[in-house]
Amino acid sequence: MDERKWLFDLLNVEEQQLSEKQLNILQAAIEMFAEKGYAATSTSEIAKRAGVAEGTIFRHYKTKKDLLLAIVKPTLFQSVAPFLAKKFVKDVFENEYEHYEQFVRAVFKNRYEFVKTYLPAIRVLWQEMAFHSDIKVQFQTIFINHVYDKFKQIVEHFQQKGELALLPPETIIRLTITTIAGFLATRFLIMPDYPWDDEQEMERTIQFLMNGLKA
Amino acid sequence: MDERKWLFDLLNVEEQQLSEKQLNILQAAIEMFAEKGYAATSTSEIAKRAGVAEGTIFRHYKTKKDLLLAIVKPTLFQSVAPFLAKKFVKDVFENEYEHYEQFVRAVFKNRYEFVKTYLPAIRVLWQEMAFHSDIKVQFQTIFINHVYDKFKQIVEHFQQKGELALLPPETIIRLTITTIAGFLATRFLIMPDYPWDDEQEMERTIQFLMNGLKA
Amino acid sequence: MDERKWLFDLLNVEEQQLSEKQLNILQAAIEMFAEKGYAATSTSEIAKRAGVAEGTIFRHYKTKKDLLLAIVKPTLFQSVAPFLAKKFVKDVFENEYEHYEQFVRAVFKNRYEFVKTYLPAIRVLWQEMAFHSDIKVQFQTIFINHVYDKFKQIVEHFQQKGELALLPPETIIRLTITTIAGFLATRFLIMPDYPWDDEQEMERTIQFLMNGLKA
Amino acid sequence: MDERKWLFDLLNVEEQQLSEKQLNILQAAIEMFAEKGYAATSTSEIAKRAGVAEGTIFRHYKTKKDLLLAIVKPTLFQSVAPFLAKKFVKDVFENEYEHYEQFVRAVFKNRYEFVKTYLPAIRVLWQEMAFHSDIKVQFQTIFINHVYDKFKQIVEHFQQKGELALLPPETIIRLTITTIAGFLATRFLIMPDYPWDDEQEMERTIQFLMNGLKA
DNA sequence: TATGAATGAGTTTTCATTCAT
DNA sequence: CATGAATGAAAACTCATTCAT
Repeated sequence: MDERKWLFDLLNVEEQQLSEKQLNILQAAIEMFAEKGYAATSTSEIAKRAGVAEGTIFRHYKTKKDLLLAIVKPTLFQSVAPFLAKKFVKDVFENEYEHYEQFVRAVFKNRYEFVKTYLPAIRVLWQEMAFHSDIKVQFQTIFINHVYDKFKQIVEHFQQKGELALLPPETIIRLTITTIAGFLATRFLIMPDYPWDDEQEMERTIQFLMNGLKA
Repeated sequence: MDERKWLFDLLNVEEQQLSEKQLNILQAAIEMFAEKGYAATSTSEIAKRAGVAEGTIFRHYKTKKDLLLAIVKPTLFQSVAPFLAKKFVKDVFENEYEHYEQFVRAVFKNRYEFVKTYLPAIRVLWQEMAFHSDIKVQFQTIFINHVYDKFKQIVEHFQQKGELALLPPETIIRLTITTIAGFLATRFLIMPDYPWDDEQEMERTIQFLMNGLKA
Repeated sequence: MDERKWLFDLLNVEEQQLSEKQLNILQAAIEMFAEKGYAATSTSEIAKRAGVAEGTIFRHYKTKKDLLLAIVKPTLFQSVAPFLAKKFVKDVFENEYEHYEQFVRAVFKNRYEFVKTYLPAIRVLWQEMAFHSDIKVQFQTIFINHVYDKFKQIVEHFQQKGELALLPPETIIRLTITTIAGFLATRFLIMPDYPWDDEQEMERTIQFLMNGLKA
Repeated sequence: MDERKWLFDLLNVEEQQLSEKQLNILQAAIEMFAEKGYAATSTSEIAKRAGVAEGTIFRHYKTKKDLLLAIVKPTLFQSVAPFLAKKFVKDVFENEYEHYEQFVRAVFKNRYEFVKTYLPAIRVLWQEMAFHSDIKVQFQTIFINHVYDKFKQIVEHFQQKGELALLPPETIIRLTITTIAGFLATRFLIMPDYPWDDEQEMERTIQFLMNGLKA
C-alpha cells in the first residue's frame, strides 16, 4: 500500500497501526464526504466503496460522527502544522528567514504542497466546520493558541526591522493568510480546471503581497 | 411584514406575490440550511419552524431540492448583481469612476452591504455549491458570462491609463476579488465575534490592495 | 369496533380519540409484548400484525419505549383502580361492607373480572416491571400513596371491630393480597388450561383467608 | 473461588468441571439476565462483564439460548429439589414430620434459604419462563411428575389424620404454595428494601396458613 | 389552498455468530 | 482453547413525499 503513504502521513501513524480495512474505510469516507458532504453520505455507501461490511465501520468507529472526527482532527492539526513545530519561530529570529518575504515564501510553498496532497480531507474539514460547532471551536482554539501568537511575533519582528507597514499585526496576518488562502482556494477549489502556471502565479501573488505590505 | 423587506429584495419580488406562509417557509429554510446544512435539515423541521404543515411546503415546492434552489438562485444572482447592471461598465468608462480605487471602493462597499444583509442566504449558496454541481455550474456560467468579461474590460482600461501593474487581467481580478472576499469571509464567517472596526479595516484592505496592484 | 370496548376502557378514552390504526397498533403491541416480551418484539412485527407501515408506529409513539408506556401506564392505574375511587373507603366505614369478608369478596370479584378482561396488558405490566425500574418506581409510588393507606384504615377498622387477628396491618394486607393474587396468578398465568370451577375455588380461597385472619 | 460455592451448588457440579472463564461467563450471564432480561442483554455485554472475548462464550455455549438454558435448567431442578429427594415422602410418613405444620415449616425454611441464595438465577427462571414455552413445559412436566404427586400423598395423609380441612388436595397444595411463594416474592422481589423481620413474618405466615387450612 | 396522517424506502446502529490466527 | 475482527441480517428510527379531507 505504498500509494497510501499520504493517508499515513495525514493521520500521523505507522503502517502497522491500521488494518487494510480501516484504511479502505477512511479513504472511502474522505472521498465521499468531500464529494457529497458528511450528511448526504450514507454509511452503506462508504462500506460499499471500502469493500467492507457495514458493521465493520461501526466496529472501528462507534458512530458516523466518530468516523468524521477521525478524518477531521488530523487534518485540522496538519492544517496548522508548520506553526506547531517547536523550532519554527526560532528559525525566523535566528536569520533562517532574513526577510518577511522568505518567511512567506516558505509558508506558501509548504501550504501549497499540503493542500495539493490532502485536498479531499481539507475539503471535508472546511465544509463540515460550518455545520459542526465543535469542530469550529477546536479549530479556533488551536489557531489562537498555536498559530496567532507565533505569527504575531514574527510580524512584529519584521515591522521593527522596517520591512513591514506599521499596520496592526492582526491586519497583516489576515492579509497574508487571506492572500495565500485566496490563491489556494481559487487554484484547487473554485477553478481547479483552469490551466494554471502555479510557479508564476504564486510568484505574482507574493509580489502583490509584499508590495501591499511594505513599509 | 416590514422587517421582511430583505427577503423580497433578495428574491426580487413584490410583496403581493408571496403569501405569508411561503415567506415563513423560505425564511425558516434559509435559517436552517445555513445552520445545519441542506442535507442535515429535514422538511418537518422547516415546517415546524415556519409554523405550517409539512404538506404545505410541498404544495409550493415540488421537492426539497426545489426549495433549496428557490433560495440559492436569487442569491446567486444578487451575488454578482452589480456586474449585471447594464450601465455598470459605461459608468466606469465615462469617468463615473476616475480611478481603479474608486471602482474598488464602490464594489467593496456594495458587497459589504450585500453580505451583511443576506448573510444566511449567502452561507447556504456557498456551502451547497460544494455539493451540488448544478449550482456550481450555474455560478461559473454567470460569472464567466456576466462578471469576468466586464471586469476584464475595466482592468484593461486602468492598465492602459497606467494605474495598474501589467499583470495578466485574470491575476488582477483574482487578487482584487480574493482580497475583498477574504475580508468579508473573515469578517462575517470566520471571526464574526471579533470587535471589528469595519470602516478602518476596509480602508486598510483597500490601501493594501492598491499598493499591491499599482504599476 | 364494538369488540374493542375493552381497549377504550383500559386506556380510559373515548372512541373518537384514537384512530383505527392507533388501536390496531396498541392491540398488536399488547398481544406481542405479552407473548414474547417487549425486548424480543420488533416494531416491524408489530407493524405487520397491526396492518400499518412501520413508520406509522413512530408517528404516534416517538420511541418503542413510548409505545410500551402507552400500554403500561393505563394498566398500572387500572390495576389499583378500586382504591383510587374517592368514595371507596367511605363505603366501607358507612357499613356498605359490614364485614371484612364482604370487603374482600368485593375486591376479589372486581379484580377477577379485571384480570380476566385485560390479561394480556397485565402480563405486559408485570413482566416489564421487572426490567424497567421507572415502571417499578411508578407502581410503588401509586401503591403506597393510594392503596396502602386506604387498605390500612380498613384493616384497622375491622381489627377494632374484633373481626381480624391483631397482626400488624401490613401483614394482614400482604396475606390478603397474596392470597387473592395467588389465586389469580395460578388461574390465569400458571395453569390457565386447568379445568377451573372459578366460583367454587374463589369461595374456598375466601374461606381460607377468613379463617386464617380471624381474631 | 470459594465464594463461588453457590454456583457449583446451583449447577450441581464439582469445582474441576468448569474453568474459571466458564464460571465468569455464567455468573455474568445470570446477573445481566436478571437485571435486564435475556432478550435485552447482548452477548458482548456478557463477555465484557465476564472478562472474556466474545468468541469464548460461543466456544462453551453454541448459542445464546444454550447459555440461558445452562442457567435455567439447574435452577429449575433446584426449585423443586426437596421433592426430588427419594426419601422425602418416607420422611413424612414415618413420622419424621408428625404434623402438616412441621412439614410446611421444613419446606418453607428450605425454600427461603434457596431463594435467598440463588435469587438472581431464580429471577431469570421465572422471567424467561413467561417467554419461552419450552422452559414452561419443562417446569410443568417436572412439577406434575415429581412435586404434585408426592405433595398430594402428604396432604391426603394429614387429611386422614384429621389435621387438614377436607378441601380438594389441589386446593390445599395451591394455597400452601401460594402462601409461601407469596411471602418469598414479596420479601425478595417486590419489596426487598422493606425492613423485614424474617423469623417473625414467616411465623405469622405459617400461623395464618395453618389456621386457614385446619379441619 | 392547507393540512397532517400515512407511507415505505432508506438511515444509522446493534448483535449473534463465524473463523482465521 | 481463546481471541477479536469481520460479517450481514435485522433492529429502531427518519424522512421526503403523497393524498384524502
